[in-house]
Amino acid sequence: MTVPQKLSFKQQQLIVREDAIVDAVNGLLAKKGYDLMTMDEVAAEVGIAKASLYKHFPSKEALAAAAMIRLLENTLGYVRSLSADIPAIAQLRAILQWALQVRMQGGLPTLPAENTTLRDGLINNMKYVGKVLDLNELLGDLIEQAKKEGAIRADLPTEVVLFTIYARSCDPSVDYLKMMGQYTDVQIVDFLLLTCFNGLG
Amino acid sequence: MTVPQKLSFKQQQLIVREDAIVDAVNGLLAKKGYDLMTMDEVAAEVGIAKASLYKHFPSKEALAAAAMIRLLENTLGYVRSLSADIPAIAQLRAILQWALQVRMQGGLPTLPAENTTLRDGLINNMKYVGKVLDLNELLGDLIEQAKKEGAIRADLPTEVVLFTIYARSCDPSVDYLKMMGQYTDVQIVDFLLLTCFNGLG
DNA sequence: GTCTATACCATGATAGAC
DNA sequence: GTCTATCATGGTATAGAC
Repeated sequence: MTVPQKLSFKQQQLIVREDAIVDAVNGLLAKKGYDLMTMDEVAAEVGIAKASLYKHFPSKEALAAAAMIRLLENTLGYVRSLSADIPAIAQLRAILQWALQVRMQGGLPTLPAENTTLRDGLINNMKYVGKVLDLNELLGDLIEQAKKEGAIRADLPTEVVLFTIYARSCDPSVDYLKMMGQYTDVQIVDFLLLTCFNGLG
Repeated sequence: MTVPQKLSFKQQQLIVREDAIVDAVNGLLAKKGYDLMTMDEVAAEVGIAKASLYKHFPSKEALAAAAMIRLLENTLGYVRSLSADIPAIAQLRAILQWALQVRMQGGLPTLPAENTTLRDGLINNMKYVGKVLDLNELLGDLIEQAKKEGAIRADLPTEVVLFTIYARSCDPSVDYLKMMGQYTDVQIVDFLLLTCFNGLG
C-alpha cells in the first residue's frame, strides 16, 4: 500500500504517461485482441516511439497484464461500491450492466480464453491472479446469497453461474447486434440482461 | 452440382487427402483460432510438407474458408434432418445441443467476431456467405415459429435470439467449466442449455 | 527517457528438383 | 504432387546517440 504523499513533478508525469499507455493498450486489446495488437500500434496511439514503451514495460505481456489488472481493479471498485441493502440478484444485474456499458464504450478486453498466448503469461502473474480470486469470491458470495433468496436457480452450481456472468460480459452477440446498427447501446444491454437472467423462453 | 459417378483412383486419393487437411484445419481452428494457427502446424498434423498444402489451397484464408464451409454444410445437414413434427423450441434446443457436442469433441471453430483477420476474407467468399444466409433463414423461421407457440419471449427480436444461439455455441464458459474438470461433458452441455433457454433466475 | 536504426526471429508464401 | 531450401514481411525487443 502506497502512503498518500506529495509526488515530485517527474513522478507525476511518469504516472500520467504510463496511464496513457495503459489506456491505449486497453482500447486496442478490446478492439483487436492480444495477438493482433502490435507494439507499433500502441506506440503510435500514445504518440511515442516504440522503444520508449520498453522503458516503461519490459514486454508486450507485461503491458497487457497492466491493462488487465487495472480493469480488474476498476471492477472490484465498482462491486464494492454497491450497497449491500439491495437484493443480491439486483447487484449481480448491475454488475453485468456496468461491465457491458464499459465494453460498449470500447474499454473491455475480452477475458483470456483457452486459445490465447496471453493466458499463460497471466496465470503466472500473481497480482493478476490475486485480483481474479478476489473478484471470484465477491461474486461467488453474491450468487449464493441470490440463491438463498430464490432469485437464482438452486440447481445451478455457483461456479456455473459465475462463469456464465463472465461469459456474458464478453458475449459476441453484442458485437453482432452493434454491427447491425438497428439498436441503441442501451437496448442491446437490455437484451443481453434479459436473455442472461430470464432466458430465451 | 457434381454428377455421382465413378472417380478415378487418383481423384479419390486427392479428395481423401484434402479432407484430411480440412480435418486438421478444423481442429486447429477450434483449438487455437485463425491467427495462432500456423501453416507449419497444419502441415505437421497432416503429415505432409508445408509447400504441399499450397498445391491444394492457395492461401491460409482459403484453407480456413474451406473448413468453415464444411462446418456450415454439416450444420445445415443436421438442421434439415430434424423432423418438423416436434415443436420449434425443441428443434432449436436440439441444434444448440448438437453444436455443443460437436464442439466438445474438438470440432467447432469459434465464429469470426469483429477482431479477427479471417472475417474480412470470409465476407468476400460468396459460397460461405450464401451458406450463412441459408442457415440464418432456417433458424429464423424456427425462432418465429417458437415465438408463435409461446415458447420464446415475444419481446425479443428474432435476430437477437438468433445471435444469442450462435453465441452460446461458442460460449467460453464451456471452456472454463471443462478446465475445472469437475463436470462431465454431458453435464456442461445441460448447464448451458438450461442457462440459455431458462436463464439464471 | 526519448529518439533512430537495427538485430533477430517466426511466419506466410514460393522456387525448383525429383 | 511432394519434397528441401529459400525469400519477404512484419513482429518483438534492443543498442546507442542525444
